[in-house]
Amino acid sequence: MKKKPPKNYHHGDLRGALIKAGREILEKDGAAALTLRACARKAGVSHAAPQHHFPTAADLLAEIAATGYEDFHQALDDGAAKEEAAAAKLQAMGRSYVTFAKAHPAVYKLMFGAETPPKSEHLQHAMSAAWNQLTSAVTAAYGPDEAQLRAVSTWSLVHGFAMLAINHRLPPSLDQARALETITSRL
Amino acid sequence: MKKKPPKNYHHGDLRGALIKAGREILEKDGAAALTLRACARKAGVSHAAPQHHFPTAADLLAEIAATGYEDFHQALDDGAAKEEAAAAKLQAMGRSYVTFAKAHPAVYKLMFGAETPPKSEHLQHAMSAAWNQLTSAVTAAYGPDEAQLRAVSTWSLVHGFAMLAINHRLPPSLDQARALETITSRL
DNA sequence: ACAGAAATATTGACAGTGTCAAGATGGCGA
DNA sequence: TCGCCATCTTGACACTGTCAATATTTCTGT
Repeated sequence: MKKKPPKNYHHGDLRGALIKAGREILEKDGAAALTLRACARKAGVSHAAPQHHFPTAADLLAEIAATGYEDFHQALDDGAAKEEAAAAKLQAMGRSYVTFAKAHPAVYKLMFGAETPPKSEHLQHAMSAAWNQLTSAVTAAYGPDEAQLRAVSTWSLVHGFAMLAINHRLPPSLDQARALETITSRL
Repeated sequence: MKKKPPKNYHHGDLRGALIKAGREILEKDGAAALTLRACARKAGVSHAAPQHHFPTAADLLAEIAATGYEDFHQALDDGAAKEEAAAAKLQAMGRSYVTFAKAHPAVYKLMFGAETPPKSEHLQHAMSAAWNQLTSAVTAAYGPDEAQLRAVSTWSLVHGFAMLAINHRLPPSLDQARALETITSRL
């Protein structure tokens, strides 16, 4: 009977509440509003309470990003499940990828930005899970030959398009839906 | 006696000095250190002086990003100039693109992030210039047919790889130089 | 069962930030 | 020459993240 996860203390589950609050703030008001004190307010605790659960603000961001990766992973799986053939699965994943990024731009940017500590265990795990997911799909579609290089190309193409789109770096005249079709057809 | 900084109450070119200072801070200490007050200190003026040249902090960031686009444009031109054939020029641009992003990650992220006001005239111009540069190279290499869609694919691929690389989202086991070759060969 | 230990939360402080409002300064045209 | 006015300074305000000290609740050993 050593220690168990802090579940029944003062707040109950402040750690989880802070992550959830942060996620909601991020979705609703964007990255600029995502603040330690704002999370604390939303969770109904004092401004320094998070300190005991997240040594620094970046640690909370990392945890929020990790939950983003989990949703992301699920979205890609759901997309792939709609298709039968392996190549079609990969393309469907590409579409789901961009759809997710456009639906949750702030979370997506946090996930793929570098303002998060690379030490986070949870984040590291979520990242490599997403990576394995892609590599598996690539291998299923095209065989194990140079799978890593192919996976990097695939990821780069889709990630680049998603980033350019959500950061408004694509020409306004571009038909993004058609561009997405062109891109996924190249996977 | 040297306590007499030549009473430049009026700086002369504070606007330009602030942009330059910001660029240097960005290159040397990263985005987190890029602060209005830090730029003012580096330019030797008081903390509120920038107010008259940049209504808000984001306006200064936009101007710094615009200078980044200018260097970027030049780097791509220099890369392309080393090759003769149009297709080889395009691939050389791709290599220069990634090289620039890796050499100036903070500036690059600022250029392609969305934390900058889309109203900036200078920034808008620099962005569309870069876009035209790419579209021209694509057209020269593959003809005007669907040039825009092809340009978007090209940009997405290279931008995605650059972003993943500088944000440490690529597997450590990956040979990035080889991956870059694979990617440019797909342009 | 109960006191002490450990975990959790609060309060208050500090340095740093962007922005605003008022005043000081000095270049430049009438 | 004189006065305008863009420019710069000073000072303030409401924020932010982080730290230290204190208070409060839960856990644990006996």
